[in-house]
Amino acid sequence: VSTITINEVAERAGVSIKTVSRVLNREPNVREETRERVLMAVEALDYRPSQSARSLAGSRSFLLGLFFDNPSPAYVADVQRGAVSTCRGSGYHLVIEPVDSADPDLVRTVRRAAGALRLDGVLLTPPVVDNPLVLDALDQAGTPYVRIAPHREFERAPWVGMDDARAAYEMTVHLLDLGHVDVAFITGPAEHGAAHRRYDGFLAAMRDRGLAVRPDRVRQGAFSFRSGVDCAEALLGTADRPTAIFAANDDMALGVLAAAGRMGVCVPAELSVAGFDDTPSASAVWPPLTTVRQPIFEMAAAAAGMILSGPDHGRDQAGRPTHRLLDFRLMSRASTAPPRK
Amino acid sequence: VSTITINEVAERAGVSIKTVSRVLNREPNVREETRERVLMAVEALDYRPSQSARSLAGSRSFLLGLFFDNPSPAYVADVQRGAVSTCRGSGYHLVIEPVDSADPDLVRTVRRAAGALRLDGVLLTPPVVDNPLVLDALDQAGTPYVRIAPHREFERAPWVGMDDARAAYEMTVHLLDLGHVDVAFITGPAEHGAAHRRYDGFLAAMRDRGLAVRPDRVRQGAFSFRSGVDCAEALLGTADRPTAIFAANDDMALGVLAAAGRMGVCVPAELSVAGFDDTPSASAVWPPLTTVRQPIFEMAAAAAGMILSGPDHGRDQAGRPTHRLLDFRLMSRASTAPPRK
DNA sequence: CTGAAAGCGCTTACAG
DNA sequence: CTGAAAGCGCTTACAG
Repeated sequence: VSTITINEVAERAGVSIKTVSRVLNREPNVREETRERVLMAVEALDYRPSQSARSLAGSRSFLLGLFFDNPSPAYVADVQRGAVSTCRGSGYHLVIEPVDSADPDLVRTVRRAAGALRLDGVLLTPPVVDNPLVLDALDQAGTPYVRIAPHREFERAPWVGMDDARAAYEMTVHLLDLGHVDVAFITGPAEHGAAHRRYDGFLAAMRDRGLAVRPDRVRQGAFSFRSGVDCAEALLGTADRPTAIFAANDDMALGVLAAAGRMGVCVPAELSVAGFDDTPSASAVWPPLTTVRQPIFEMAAAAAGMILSGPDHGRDQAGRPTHRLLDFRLMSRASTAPPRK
Repeated sequence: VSTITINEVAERAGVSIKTVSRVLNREPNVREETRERVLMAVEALDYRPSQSARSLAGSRSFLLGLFFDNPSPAYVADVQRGAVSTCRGSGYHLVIEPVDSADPDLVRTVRRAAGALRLDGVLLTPPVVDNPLVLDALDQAGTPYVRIAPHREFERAPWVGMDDARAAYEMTVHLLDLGHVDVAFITGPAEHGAAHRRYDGFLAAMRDRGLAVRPDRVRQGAFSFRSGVDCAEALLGTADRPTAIFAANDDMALGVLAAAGRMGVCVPAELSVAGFDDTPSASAVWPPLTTVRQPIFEMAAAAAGMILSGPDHGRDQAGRPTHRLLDFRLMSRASTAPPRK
């Protein structure tokens, strides 16, 4: 069963291969009747053009690359589904490149993929989205890229993101509306821009409601389950404890839940707990966690769309990168409730 | 910055492009001194061969496809990392194709990827690994594939898996060794072969220890958190309740944990709970879940290796598919303990 | 609206 | 051990 080429199709349709090419690429200036004849031949022969031939001749690979080193599989899965959903519409495919930010060969991996594969574009997710070495390598290779939820150098390239500060603000308001006054906050690692913005949102909401934030109510976490446990133990270890804890991500909030369980502090009757991210675990635990759902699928789909739509790859006519903010959603669940009187 | 081709490299090294090709493809019969000269030119020019040109001329794409519709992001992430780790060693890249088994266009998606991309091989994970339509499409396209943890038609194609029955057997023994006698089991959906094999392992261990399995101690679950909750409520709703529950996957075990928490049944003091899979949530909850870790990364790496190693793609000289069983690991954590006297 | 020619950057099959 | 030629299956640039 030798493979069908454009020549067979052209012959069967009684046209030149150039005309077949025109039809397949939806180029204008093909007589409708000719078009149909070609399409029938394509159908009859079950012809599928060779990507490598198209790539070589057209110097585009029909491949998008996704670089990621995000520790959350759920986050990555959503990004992938979002990116693929856009790719499918344009005959593109998604090549994944799991990387390790600590790997000294990171830049080489990026250059190999961008260079050898001739990727038509690259999607970047946190935290690798902020790695300057990677951005440099991509810039140097001339590979267009769109950043998903970047935290630094916002003017450097096109990106899609969400408003972390606003989401944290609304989550805080949610707790205050329940009647909480003494709310503790567990921050994320200093190098994560998102951690800062979430903390800012928390502070702004407290201030707007005229509530003071006690310094001992703010704890420095590391975005890990373990650090959530540690911070919670410090916060809950005395009789004078907060009635609510807002952790800057779900993993830490799950740690708070675990620590509370072990210390016999009942959630939500004695303590409300809120997280951020809406990981699968967030709804798998008891009580299910009130948290913020990021529009991850949508961000990835939009990012892929920016690359695929038009020759400007997410830049305006002047070549300046464009940006898009997408909506988050507050997931109110059983881990938050009014404080016990 | 026009792109560097094999011609530039050949010229700089003072050889023909064929010799450059030989060196890059590690073909024999190149004088050592020539080889070094070529390598130096490659280095100096920062040359990276065009995949599409190699593909077109050599009729291999250097692309492996991964088809999946597994609902567990953690599982998928491990599969991806495993497959990529093997790919990297051979200059291959991984194209992902998230699919939907219920999608009527499923076969078209498969054919498009296998046909247009000319994938050199495909990796399949549960449950799509058992979809006969997909297997048919791949067979018809002539694309070699390796199945990861298949549950049906074992002789149809090469596969990599683990011994579910044996793992469930050992988990049951773990519970019995702790002193449990009255152990309940929550099975998975009937169409999942793994669910059957795990149940068989449980039964075998009970039988080997001379313990009877009460019919009302076996509940039909659906591999979902929700079904775990429901089964647990039925099992724990009366005074006469089991001292241990072994769920056929983690999601259901997490449901058991949640139900127990809500019903005031203390784990592990009053109830031991065991799962299967070692999802991230398993170690994120309190108490952390005793479970079975599947060698997912290793299975995927081995599966990719079967495709990439040699021209036989996981088949022996006679063309018969080969199989590999990898080792699992029992993760003993705090959700299991001796029963209260 | 359609086509003949050239060429994308490699590998294959052959020669020597 | 090395190379000249042909060709992989398309698209580009140009003609008409």
